[in-house]
Amino acid sequence: MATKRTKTEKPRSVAPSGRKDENFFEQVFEVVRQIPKGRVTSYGAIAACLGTKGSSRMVGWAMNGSHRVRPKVPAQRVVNRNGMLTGKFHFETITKMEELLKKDGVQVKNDKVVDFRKLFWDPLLEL
DNA sequence: CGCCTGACGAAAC
DNA sequence: GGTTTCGCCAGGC
Repeated sequence: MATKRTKTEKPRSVAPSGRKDENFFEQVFEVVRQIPKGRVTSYGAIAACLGTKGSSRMVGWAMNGSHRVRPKVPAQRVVNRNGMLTGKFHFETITKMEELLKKDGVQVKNDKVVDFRKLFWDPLLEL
């Protein structure tokens, strides 16, 4: 494990090969994939974990490409600060998100996660 | 280079 | 608690 990922280091340009550095998106997916089953987190938490605290919107935006990324990214586990399933409209079906969450063991009521605070998984705290 | 958009967040009403 | 407004930053055009 020579690759020690420390949140302190955060070089923007890391693709001198001329390749398009999707570092931002990639990091978002990486964190989301590490979300344990039955847990949820917020966009702002991920953004803060990446160091771009103010770019909470960019996190959700990155999720837009999560559908085409493999392995599949459990975007359903990522909700807003209020625990609301704001991204459900971007899924295949608006019900797919809560279905996946329920399958993970997360109760969803009225488009929002039940006991979101209790199920909240903070990447900054866990990683 | 400038303007608009956006799966957010916090504050105000 | 729900709705509206502003601020945030990166990407698309």
